[in-house]
Amino acid sequence: MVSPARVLCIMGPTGVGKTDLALEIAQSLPCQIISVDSAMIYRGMSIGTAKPDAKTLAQVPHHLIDICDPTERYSAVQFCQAATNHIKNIIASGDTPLLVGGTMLYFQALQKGLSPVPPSNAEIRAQLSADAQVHGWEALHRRLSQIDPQAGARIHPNDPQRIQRALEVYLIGGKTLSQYWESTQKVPLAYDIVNIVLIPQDRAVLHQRIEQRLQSMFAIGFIDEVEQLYRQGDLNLTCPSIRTVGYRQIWQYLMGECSKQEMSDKAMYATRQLAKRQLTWLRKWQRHYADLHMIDPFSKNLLARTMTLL
RNA sequence: GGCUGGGUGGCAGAGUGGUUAUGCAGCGGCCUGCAAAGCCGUGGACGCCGGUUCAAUUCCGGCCUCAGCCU
Repeated sequence: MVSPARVLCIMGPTGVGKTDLALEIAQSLPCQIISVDSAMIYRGMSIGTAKPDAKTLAQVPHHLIDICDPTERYSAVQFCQAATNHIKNIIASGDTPLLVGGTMLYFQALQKGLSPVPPSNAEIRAQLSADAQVHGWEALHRRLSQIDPQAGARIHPNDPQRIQRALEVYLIGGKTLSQYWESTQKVPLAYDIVNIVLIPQDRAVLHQRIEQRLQSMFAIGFIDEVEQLYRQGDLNLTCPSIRTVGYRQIWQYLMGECSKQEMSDKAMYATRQLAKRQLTWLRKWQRHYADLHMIDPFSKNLLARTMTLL
């Protein structure tokens, strides 16, 4: 009797030690790590993303790290395709896939599926942004409400990102986003999945760790790392890579928009807020699916408690 | 010791004799091809004591306290 192929996932807010736990698991279980992280995909962004160091990367096979240039854009669908491929290959090789990260949209898209909707189109987006410049996003939202009342009701008039996406989909295929959602089905991932979630009992402890980690990032050259990207000349604050927590604030500091202290504070706030959003997402996930094993990352015997779940 | 200016929510910072800004942080939530993104919502205050007043955070007096100046 062969047990069905299993996929292990470690999720949790930033700064709880997901990477460390994954590496410990990898010591006693033959596995390969797939990063589920929208920032670690970028080359040249290592300190601020708390990427595992070169030695670690060499020790345990890692995937989906350093796969993009910071000028590039990436998407949840690209992630799903790549991750699915890696999972298949890892299982075929006899190892266990260990997905580790904090990008909840990626986890959700991978495990629960996405509706097949036309991909993004740079030209149409540019056109919509130009329209918004002239008429304002409220006007585009009104337009959306006319062609797709459901989406119009669901999407807030102040949410340009989603207004743009909904209109884009319609302009590409002539079908509204709501129609796509209704007429298609999401396909969940076809493996046994074990979701281990690191959620701290005490948020104050997490905040402390976040602050400490940020300070040590500064100490080992975070600002220099961003300055290199800054000097490249082909990046700016509209790039997803540069909008990332920490990078964005340092970028603004380099542009002279704030003092070093202000930058540091803002970076810390942004990190806390990221952690909060991740926790919100996890709570909701658990309400809906109840398929998460929650563990306090700061408890004793973390590894032992985790191993009992595997 | 004297003079002057202040003491407002975790912080910054307006203002008013009655209906008590705002920003940041915090907290809760949303999330279907940018997601470490984008967006929504939200409690909480007027240094202390007394007086005037129908009513005081706002006016008056005293006290405490902080900053600056003077002797």
